[in-house]
Amino acid sequence: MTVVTRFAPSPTGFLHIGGARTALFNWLFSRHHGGRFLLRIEDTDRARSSEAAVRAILDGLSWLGLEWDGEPLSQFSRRERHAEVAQALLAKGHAYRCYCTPEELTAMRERALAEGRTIRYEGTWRDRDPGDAPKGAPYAIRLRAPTEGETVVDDLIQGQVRVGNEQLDDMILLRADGTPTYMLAVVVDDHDMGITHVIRGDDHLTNTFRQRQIYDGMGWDAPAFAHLSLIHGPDGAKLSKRHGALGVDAYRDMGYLPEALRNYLLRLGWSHGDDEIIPTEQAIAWFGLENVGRSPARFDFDKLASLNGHYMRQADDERLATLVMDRLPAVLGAAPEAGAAERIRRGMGHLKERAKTLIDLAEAAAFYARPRPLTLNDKALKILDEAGRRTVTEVGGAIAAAEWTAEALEAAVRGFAETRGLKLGAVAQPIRAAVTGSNASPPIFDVMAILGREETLGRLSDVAK
RNA sequence: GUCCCCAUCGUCUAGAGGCCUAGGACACCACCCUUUCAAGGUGGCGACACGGGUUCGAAUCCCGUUGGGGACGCCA
Repeated sequence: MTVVTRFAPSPTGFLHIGGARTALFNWLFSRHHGGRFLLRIEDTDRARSSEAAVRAILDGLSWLGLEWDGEPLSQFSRRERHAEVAQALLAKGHAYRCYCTPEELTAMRERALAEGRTIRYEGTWRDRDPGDAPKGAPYAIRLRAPTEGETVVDDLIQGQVRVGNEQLDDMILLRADGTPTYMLAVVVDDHDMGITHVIRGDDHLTNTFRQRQIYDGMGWDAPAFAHLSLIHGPDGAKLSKRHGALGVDAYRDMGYLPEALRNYLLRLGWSHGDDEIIPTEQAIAWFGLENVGRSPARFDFDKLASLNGHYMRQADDERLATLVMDRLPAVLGAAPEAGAAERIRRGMGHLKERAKTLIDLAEAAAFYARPRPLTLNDKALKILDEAGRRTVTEVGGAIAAAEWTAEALEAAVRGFAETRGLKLGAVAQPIRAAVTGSNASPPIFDVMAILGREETLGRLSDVAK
């Protein structure tokens, strides 16, 4: 049997991090089994769905590298099929017409609440003669759920979960306006799409019991279910939009690489012994539902950053240079100097060693793109005191005629320091401050080599005494 | 309120009854390396929520308590 999974977001906003993990696990599972990974947009709620949100979700998935098979399916486009199934259920006697008005239902809920009873549909029309209904009155179709016994779900992650049927009321399948509810639509679509494994958030676990009853009513085999525990915020609270849940685009903007986010998300709830660095190819080879944990996890930016640092060090210099150039105008507040792209490309090997995000990287690279004279930060200013400036002046003269390579420059500066009885650091730091405007930078001789003779000497003379 | 799920260092986790004096990673601290900052290396700090069982033996199994989360819509 070919494995078919799906990711089924509702287009009411961006692709948030929890959804991204759900999508990742579905994708990984299908790829591991050589199966298919489908996309379905749950847009039956027309009022809350938007094209822009669909776009944002698709973009988010693409950026994350989770390519889906085939075209995304619009759930709304299948509304007639959903209605057809509701009618079939009606014909089989597994559903019935309910003429209650929304007002009556609200009243019913409030009464239950006031009396401290469980909020459930009381089954007003379950066994009532439809002939009692006012002529031409609108009606919804409800599932005639079993009232005795229990409904059992064998969840691949949560294990066997069961609930007494008396807990479940008769849910609406088809609204009075003829549109399907989510409960009906998911079941019909998952069935028709041939989904073999439904991997989704834990918040759907209790829904599964009711969906199970629809499968049973239609005599369909239900897919296997696997419910992922939710991701919480750093404070342990639910990661909701109100609590600052972010779309994957926000993570991109914060300078994280998609492969780092994939690795991070993978380890949130899934493990393979003590392994931490798990590139995607390896993840596909290893992934399985047996190793998914059951407890909820909190989101930890520090760990993401650490992983991101790792993947940046592995990343191709050319690619990183391009990403940095994209961000540079914002960092500089101006267009980069001519030649900046080339310098940054050449300096990337050392730059990427010392950054955790692309934001760090762009900031660290900025000195390659700034115009003279450089603005010095506080630490650089402190290094370039009276003595520091004198050192810079003298060393400028000492290296002016040197061969312009990192090795030759280092030899020249070391020689200079030795003749003055200075430690290398006492010379290198003032140079660094003058050349980069900062107290911290990639190895200074490499920086000088990349900057070139003219620019380097110019920057030195800008602060010279 | 009712039902469902969860519970190992601050965080992510390993752990399938003896291999556990509970391992790894992130973060933090110290040291080493070093032209700075990183990276890297070494070491340190740090957890089985609580209470009962079961068992020769429990982080692992059972029950309860507590705590956290989720679901109870003509939303998805």
